[in-house]
Amino acid sequence: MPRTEEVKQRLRDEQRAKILEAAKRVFARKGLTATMDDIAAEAVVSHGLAYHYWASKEAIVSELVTQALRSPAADLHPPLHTPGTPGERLKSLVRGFVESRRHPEFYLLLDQVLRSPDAPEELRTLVRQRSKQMQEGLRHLIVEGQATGEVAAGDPDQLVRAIFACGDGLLRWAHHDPDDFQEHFPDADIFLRILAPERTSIKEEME
Amino acid sequence: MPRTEEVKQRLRDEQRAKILEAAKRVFARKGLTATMDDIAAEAVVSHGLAYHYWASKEAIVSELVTQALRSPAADLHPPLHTPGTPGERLKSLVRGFVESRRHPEFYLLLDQVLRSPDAPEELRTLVRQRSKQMQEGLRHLIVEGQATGEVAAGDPDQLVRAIFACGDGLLRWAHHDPDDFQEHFPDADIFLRILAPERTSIKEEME
Amino acid sequence: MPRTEEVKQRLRDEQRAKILEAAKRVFARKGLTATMDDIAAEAVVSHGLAYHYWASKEAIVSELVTQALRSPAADLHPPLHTPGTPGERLKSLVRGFVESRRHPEFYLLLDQVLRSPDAPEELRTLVRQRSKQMQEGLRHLIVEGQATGEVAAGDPDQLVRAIFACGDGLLRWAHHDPDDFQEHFPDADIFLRILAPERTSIKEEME
Amino acid sequence: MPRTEEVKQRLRDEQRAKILEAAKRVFARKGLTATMDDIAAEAVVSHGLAYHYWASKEAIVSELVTQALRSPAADLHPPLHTPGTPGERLKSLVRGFVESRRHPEFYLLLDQVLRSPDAPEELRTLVRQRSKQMQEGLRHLIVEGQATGEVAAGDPDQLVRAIFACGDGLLRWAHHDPDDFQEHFPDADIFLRILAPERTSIKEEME
DNA sequence: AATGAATGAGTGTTCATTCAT
DNA sequence: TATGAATGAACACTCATTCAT
Repeated sequence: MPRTEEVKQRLRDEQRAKILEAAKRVFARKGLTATMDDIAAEAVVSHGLAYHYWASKEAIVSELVTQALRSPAADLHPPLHTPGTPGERLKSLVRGFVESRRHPEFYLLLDQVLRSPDAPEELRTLVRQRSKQMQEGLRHLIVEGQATGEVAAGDPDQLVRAIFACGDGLLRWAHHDPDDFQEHFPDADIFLRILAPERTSIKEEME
Repeated sequence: MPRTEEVKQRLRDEQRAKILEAAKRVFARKGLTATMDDIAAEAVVSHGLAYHYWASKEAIVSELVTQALRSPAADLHPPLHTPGTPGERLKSLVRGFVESRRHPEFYLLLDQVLRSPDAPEELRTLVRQRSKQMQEGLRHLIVEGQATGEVAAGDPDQLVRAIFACGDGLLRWAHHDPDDFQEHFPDADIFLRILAPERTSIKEEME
Repeated sequence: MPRTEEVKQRLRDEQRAKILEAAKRVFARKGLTATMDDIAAEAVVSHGLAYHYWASKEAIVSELVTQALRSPAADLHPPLHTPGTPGERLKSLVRGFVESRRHPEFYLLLDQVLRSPDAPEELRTLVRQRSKQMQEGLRHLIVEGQATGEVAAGDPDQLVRAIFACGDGLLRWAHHDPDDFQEHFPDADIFLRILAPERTSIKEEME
Repeated sequence: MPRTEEVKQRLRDEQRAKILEAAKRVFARKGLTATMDDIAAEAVVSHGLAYHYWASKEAIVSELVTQALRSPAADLHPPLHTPGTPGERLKSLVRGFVESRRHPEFYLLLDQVLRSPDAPEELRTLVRQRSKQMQEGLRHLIVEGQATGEVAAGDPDQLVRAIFACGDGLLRWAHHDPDDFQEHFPDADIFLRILAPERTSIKEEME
């Protein structure tokens, strides 16, 4: 009866996942100070069960952070190592970001970890590093884009920060007021204007 | 010599202000869950003293929110009722915002009140209303700007949200990593490109 | 074997009862200002456990008051709706009271709730009403007794108050100095003399 | 200018007395857990001033207890060493007691000290001793009265306790509900029936 | 003499965590 | 596996007490 084992394992995994998803939602909603009881209530289990799967609340956060850092939204490869001009790759990066507004929970979690001075330093470092990496990836793309003329001239560091800040704000607002943002979420194009080079007039072009 | 009374009153006011400022910083750093001991430690007083000046932690938050809503950064009059074209007024509004990055604490406080499901509903309503007002003011300006051609065409609601989100993200980042953002804070111009109409070429203009 | 559930429930009820009894004793001894730690120590549990069973200290007081008002000592039916002459019923009422000296805790609790200006108004009202009811019941009995000549003539309100005050004092003393009062607790007869009509002499009777 | 000193001293004494009276009222109303601020508010002074006159809250309680033990209501001499039959002296003792209902604060204070396990042991002992003395004085009177036939036969200890309990209850009720008890306070006669010997009929007397 | 700013121990309550079942 | 009873550290708030003015 090796099936039994498999079934058990599957049930086990499902429970873990259920609690983890509940934790993700609750943290997004209430911040890292959400209680174990909040999580258990959201998952409709007893808080004791969470301790069956994880050693502590911090361990749950840690696993969620790890998941978040592995999720496609936090993945640098596509935009960086995809064929196409820098401008095209920036476009698809921003579009991906705009799309991730449908599941902002991971983003909010990383944000909370980064900004809670009381979060475990190890996790904060992890998130900080990833954030830095993404900034650098974006910066690289921008510099390339400036070379091809697809991106506005100017301090690339400022452009990176502008893009990041804008994305940050959008995801947070999208989570906080989903109805409002469902309707009026800015198109990726609006967003991309931050990077848009000035449309040179024919006259200027000719000079 | 009624000076004595005056001096006492001044000392009193200074202490109040000292604690209030400490609370502002601590809330910005740790969120509304910062403890009274956090605040007291930041102000280098005992927590008991805070209760000499305020009835509760909530009263401190409340006073800070009231201050924040009165602060120039949250004031709609200048941008809305100033002479100049809509585009010029938008520019000065955004510049004011960019400038307020030097004191992002108030902004963060309002943000936290708005996003903490446990914050007193009365305060949340207050902040929500103000936020709505600002969005509407900005929307008005944008619609006007679209009429004069100073602002890009498109759904004004999306533009409002893009601007707000961007500002939100920038202030939060500026607070979280002041050194980084001191150096590379995006110019207002970058920011304003979100609203920028496409520079029409002479040729198009002529058509 | 659904026994397990039953056993658990029983243990749970026992713990609740244990803490409740401890609270009753401690309140009787120290007043309503007795601390949660006092209660927990008396019950030999942690204070946290009390919060597992009740939402607050007030909830414990409230449950105790409810119990007290349901207890036989606070029940008016027997004396009021029992067969017998008013004098006989008064006698049994007073005897019941004298008997309740063995468990004066409930009485003391009600007394404390009634006299603590800080006790929850809802409870105070409840106790006050019951107190009034008992006075009225007793008054009724006294008036009846005066009609039959079993009770001394005079203002029935004064008699009621005299009886109540006497009972109040006796229970409080019995609780405070149990040894002393075990030995010398006044017989119901002594008590009842307050109501006793003067034994008319034969001579007077003849007149 | 020795007048100045005198005036100062008088003012000083008045302040002391004012605070002390305030404390007496507040303790009677709220119990020994009344705060220094309660007292100061009742006396319309700052709490700091109380510390100018006494070293601690306990010192105030202590002085009040001392006063109470010196007050005529707590004085045994008149009833014990006055001319008259025991019955007459008992009557005047009870009448004095009934009269003291107009100022029950002292009585309540002594009661509270006696019953608060946290009150300073020294004070409790003092009050306990006095209470014992009064019981013994009363007992003596009762035994004498039994000898003269002015007091009912029976265990004198029970009679003492009945009288004390009754007085205790009456003073407490008189303080708690002054309006009610102003009107319906039992006459001393009712009270004294506890001690009343059965009116023997002439016939019995003759036997 | 008088005030009230300032402190810190103590109280009601919450919550992460452990553990027996 | 799953529950929830049980614990104790931490937090908001109170209050006796000290002390500078």
